[in-house]
Amino acid sequence: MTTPLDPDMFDPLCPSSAMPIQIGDKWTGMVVLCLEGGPRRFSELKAPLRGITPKVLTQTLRAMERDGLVTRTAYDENPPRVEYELTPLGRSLLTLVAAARAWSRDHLPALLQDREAHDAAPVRRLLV
Amino acid sequence: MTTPLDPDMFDPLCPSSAMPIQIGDKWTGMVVLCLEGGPRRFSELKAPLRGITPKVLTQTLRAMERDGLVTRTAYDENPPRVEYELTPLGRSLLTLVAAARAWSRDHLPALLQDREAHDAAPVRRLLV
DNA sequence: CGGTATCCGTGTGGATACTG
DNA sequence: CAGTATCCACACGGATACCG
Repeated sequence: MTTPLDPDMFDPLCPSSAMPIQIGDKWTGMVVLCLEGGPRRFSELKAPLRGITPKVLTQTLRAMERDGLVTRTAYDENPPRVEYELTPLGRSLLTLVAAARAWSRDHLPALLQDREAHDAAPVRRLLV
Repeated sequence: MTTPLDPDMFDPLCPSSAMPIQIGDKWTGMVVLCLEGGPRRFSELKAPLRGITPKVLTQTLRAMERDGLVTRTAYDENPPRVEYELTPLGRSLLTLVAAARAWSRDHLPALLQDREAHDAAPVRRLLV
């Protein structure tokens, strides 16, 4: 049903750290996006979240579970299978994520330009 | 022109730290709200931002200035007067802040309820 | 008034290795 | 496969004091 997640869905060069908006902790927003299309396994999530360690992914998911944003379902199989899925509450964050992404699309370039200009010319203006 | 900022405009008991959305760093979102109505002086901003130290407020404002979100205007008077004002780019964050606040109004209670329930009953369900 | 300077505690998240 | 267990580094922000 659900197609595999694109391993490159998050550009490592994307200056998202500059975004003046953040959903939850560092990885939460990306996890929400990964789960948009339906339930995902632990290692499915790990793939596009380049460089995340198992420990941190677990932390992130546990925190989200605690807040009722995702459900965790463990199937007693071999090999083990665990699936994470957005709750309705978690889904309600999607509109917010979309708003943040829209803002970034529309305004982040200007912000980065301002930052670069400010860094290049640290000219303090003393005015009237 | 502009009326003084309400010193209680931010409820210290508000569980905003639980909000899964944040604008910039810790104080940035609140600064944006404080500047919504027009330019404000340093100490005007400090009042409603309960407990912020001058150092941190300066850091916050400098970072926002660097990103082109606010302008800083120093008037050579005695006593000194410095005013901070939102740029159009900074104003563009207002819609995002509004979206975040709307989400909180609609969904934060549910999140807090889930969190409390999860903390109260740390029952791990092992399922089929 | 509008900051700086200095010091410091905490926590988030990363590195690495190991396990049911 | 889906985690745990340790250890650790750094950045953020707070406390306190002082200055032009």
